[in-house]
Amino acid sequence: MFKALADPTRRLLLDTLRERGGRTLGELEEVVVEHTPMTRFGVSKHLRLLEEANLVVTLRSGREKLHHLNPVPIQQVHDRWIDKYTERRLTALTTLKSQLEEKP
Amino acid sequence: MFKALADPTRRLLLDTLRERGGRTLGELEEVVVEHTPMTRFGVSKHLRLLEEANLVVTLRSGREKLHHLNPVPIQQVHDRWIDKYTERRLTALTTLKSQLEEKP
DNA sequence: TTGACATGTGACCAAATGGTCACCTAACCT
DNA sequence: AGGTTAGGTGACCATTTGGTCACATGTCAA
Repeated sequence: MFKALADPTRRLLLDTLRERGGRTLGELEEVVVEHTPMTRFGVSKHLRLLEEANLVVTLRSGREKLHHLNPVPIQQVHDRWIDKYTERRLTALTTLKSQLEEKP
Repeated sequence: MFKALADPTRRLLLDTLRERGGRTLGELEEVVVEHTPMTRFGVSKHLRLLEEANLVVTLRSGREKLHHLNPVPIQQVHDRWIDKYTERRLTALTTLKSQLEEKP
């Protein structure tokens, strides 16, 4: 799941699907090719990884395969390392760092 | 930044630093070695990646280097793909998928 | 049924990544 | 000064990953 997020092409696919879901492989290939040179097969492989990571949900309709973004795993990543008090602690740390290091 | 999250050892380091910050390389090495066989050098490399990804902030104190978790980039990942209406849309999609595919 | 269209699979190659080691610098403590 | 401790660097190797291609499957439409 984390590895699925680690590739720029896959993040582009997620961005595209966030904008509008229900796209076919062909449509997604067009979008990717605008940004980087890649064949249909490459896009297909990336989509399979995103599916396995449960970041993309698919729905077959005849010979077409419609892809949709699944935001739940990303929410889980967020919840793993963020709590509502963390941001305040970070601010305190930054201040401390400045105080301790700005004297050469 | 995304690649930094793609490795289990680095996620373990983030988890450890979330629990308590201000740890030295030596402390972190101990924690990692409990879970997986790795030398100090391996841990050091992973920490460097986390620093470059801005997921870990360091603070030198004498010959020690204290590591802290920086949650801001993770917050940004969350904000990139999640909006407050997305969750509801996902529920609708799941229902649709069931309706359309559960007839063989 | 015949052909065109949308997608999937397995083999294969080049490049990036994870990990270790030998060696090095710098700080603390008698 | 000398020894010990904390950490860093560059070379190197094994494995994984990104990408393509030849080929195969299944679906629509005439």
